[in-house]
Amino acid sequence: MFDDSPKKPLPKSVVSVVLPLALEAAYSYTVPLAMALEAGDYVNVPLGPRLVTGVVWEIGVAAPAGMRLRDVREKFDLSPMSAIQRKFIDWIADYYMAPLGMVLRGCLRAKGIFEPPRMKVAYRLTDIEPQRMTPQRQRVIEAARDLPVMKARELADEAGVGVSVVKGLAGQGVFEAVDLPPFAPFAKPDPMALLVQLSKSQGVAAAALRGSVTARKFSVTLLDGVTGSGKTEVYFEAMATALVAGKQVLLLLPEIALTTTFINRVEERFGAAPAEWHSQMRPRERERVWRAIASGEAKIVVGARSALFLPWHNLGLVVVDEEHEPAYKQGDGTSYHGRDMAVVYGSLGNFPVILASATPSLESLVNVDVGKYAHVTLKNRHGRAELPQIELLDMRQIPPQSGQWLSDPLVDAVAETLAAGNQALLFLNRRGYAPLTLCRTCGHRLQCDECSSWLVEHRFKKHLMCHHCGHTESVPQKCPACGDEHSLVPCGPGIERLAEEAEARFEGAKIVVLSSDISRGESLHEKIRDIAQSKYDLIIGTQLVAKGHHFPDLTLVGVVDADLALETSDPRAGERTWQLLAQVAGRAGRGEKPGRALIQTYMPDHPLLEALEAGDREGFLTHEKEIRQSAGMPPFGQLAGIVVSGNDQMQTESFAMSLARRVPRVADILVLGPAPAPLAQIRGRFRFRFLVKTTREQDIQGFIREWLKDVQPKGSLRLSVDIDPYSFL
DNA sequence: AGCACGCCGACT
DNA sequence: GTCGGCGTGCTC
Repeated sequence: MFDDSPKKPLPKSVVSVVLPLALEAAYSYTVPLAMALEAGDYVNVPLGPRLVTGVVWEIGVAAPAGMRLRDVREKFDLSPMSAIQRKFIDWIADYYMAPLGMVLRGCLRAKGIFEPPRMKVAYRLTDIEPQRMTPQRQRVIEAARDLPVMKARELADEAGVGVSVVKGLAGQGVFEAVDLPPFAPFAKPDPMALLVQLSKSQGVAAAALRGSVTARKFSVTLLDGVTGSGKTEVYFEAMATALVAGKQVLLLLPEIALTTTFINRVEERFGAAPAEWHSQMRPRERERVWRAIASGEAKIVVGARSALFLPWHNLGLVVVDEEHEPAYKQGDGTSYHGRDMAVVYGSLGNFPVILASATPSLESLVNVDVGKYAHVTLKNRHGRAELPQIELLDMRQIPPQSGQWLSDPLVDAVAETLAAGNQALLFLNRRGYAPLTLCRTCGHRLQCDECSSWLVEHRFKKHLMCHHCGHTESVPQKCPACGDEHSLVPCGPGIERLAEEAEARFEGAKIVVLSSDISRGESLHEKIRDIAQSKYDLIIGTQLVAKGHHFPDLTLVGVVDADLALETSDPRAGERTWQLLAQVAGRAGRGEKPGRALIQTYMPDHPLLEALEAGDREGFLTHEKEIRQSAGMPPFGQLAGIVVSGNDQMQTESFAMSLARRVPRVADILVLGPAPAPLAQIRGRFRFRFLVKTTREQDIQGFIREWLKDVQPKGSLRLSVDIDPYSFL
């Protein structure tokens, strides 16, 4: 052996760096001698031909054998990612079996955070006189005397001149440039800004929640209050307590459609607009919020589940509103459950978590039963409001005419309600005009080419749409199968078709249709505000209307088809139906006037519907818990879904079969499948699914890792694992 | 995620 | 004969 280098190089220290890419593990890099790094530092490192920004995960690691390591290139002047956040990311990657890098990626979703913030330049008047005075210059100088420091553009507009006048004066030294912070600061919330008169039961609940905050340690409290009981005011008190203690607070919501409403409520209560966080924000605003959270300037965030991944440094309370909502689990990237991850974060960060709902999830109620979660209840509606009276309408006795969906008693009730000057709501959880279009001549059904699902006609938008891949096409004039003209007929109701029926039946009524695809963002918020101000008489909507809105003049809710959600094979279908119906019924009678809910069903003897009519929540829950427990379903057992997909059906199926042959035999762990996934084809890819079912005690991830450890999907084949699946798709 | 490398269709 | 389609694989 010989050493051909002039002198022996000093051994450099090695760090592991996680990159926001689909990589399972951290990569190792050497640290230049002049660079000091600690875990959590944001760094640029070379990766192949380019530089990538990542996070130092561990320092002083052993260099991997037989590999030439490259140097860390640059360290960013940002406060390092907290140890809690790194533990949180590790936890999620491990639990959900997701690449560490992809979880980190969710934490860096703000463009521009790694560039130095661009200061905005503003101009301030000095003592220097301009060499020559002009009328324009005079106006600018006079305007500047009365105004605070402003940007050139604003100053010029104010004086009614061009920007060049301001710039010219600045060149002569009449104005001096000053740096303004690049982002508008977040106003500090005042815990005492609005003192709310709480009812006696609200006061008791608020005291319990405040206690969980002052304890300054991890706890989970389920705030379980009937619809309209004023839960929001109660958890606002806990938020106020956390703010007094100097902590940051996160309010999680399941839907971005709700954020605007809650931002307004938070602003009213705390006298300052909170930060907002969700996927549809503009890049500039994302950067502003990310930086303000990292610096600790922003104290309250109202946002979607991805707000858990903001660079919190002093998070002291997370409130998960509508904690039962399955939307908390819908996965764009990694499929994680926002509510469950809030609880994990609370335990890692040792702070309290509040889960709020009028219809808590069975998971949370069982955690109350076993003593893991505290339980705070609000049994009565706020003020004089009473819970709505619920009645089932037996559609077998009173079938509507063909092509119509509203029974006579429901029509009469709506008519009476409108005549009395009150509002009514018709709920149908189906977007579009009709869920299926069928050829009368040959029986052909219009189906998505890429997915195994029907094309849904959207008459307002004049097209057919696949609700799984978003594909749209125009409505054909003739049947694509037999070529017959005018033979295509819509089958079944969607809310657009229901609106058509309502327009014919309730002449002159002001009708509004609410669904996620008709109205996005602002226009939806405006519609909801207009409903609250009684600018509409009749509201027709999908599940969107079931969520947290307060419509004081709404006294009647009609559920057009209660049986829809019960017909799926999802083990949570019963729970989901209960929650949806209880929530939508709960929109009625929230003001001074009493409300009622009429529920159309062909199964009035179904135990769930009977319990709903009787207001027997405990009875339903006991029944539902028994079903789940005897079937070993969550929360009494664990599930994981494993989907194999590929472009070629045969190849995908034989890959799935090869996986089936290597399932390890472990007591108490059952692997079902492979079966064609409930949606056997999505976007042209064929899908087969396994379901892993086991007890709470088993290590389901360990089992799956062992099973799939040597499996390398080739070609277009993909393997995806979904821990605690919700939608069984 | 990028970016290079690779193997099959319509062109100067 | 090539240009380029994107499918596949690698990056400390």
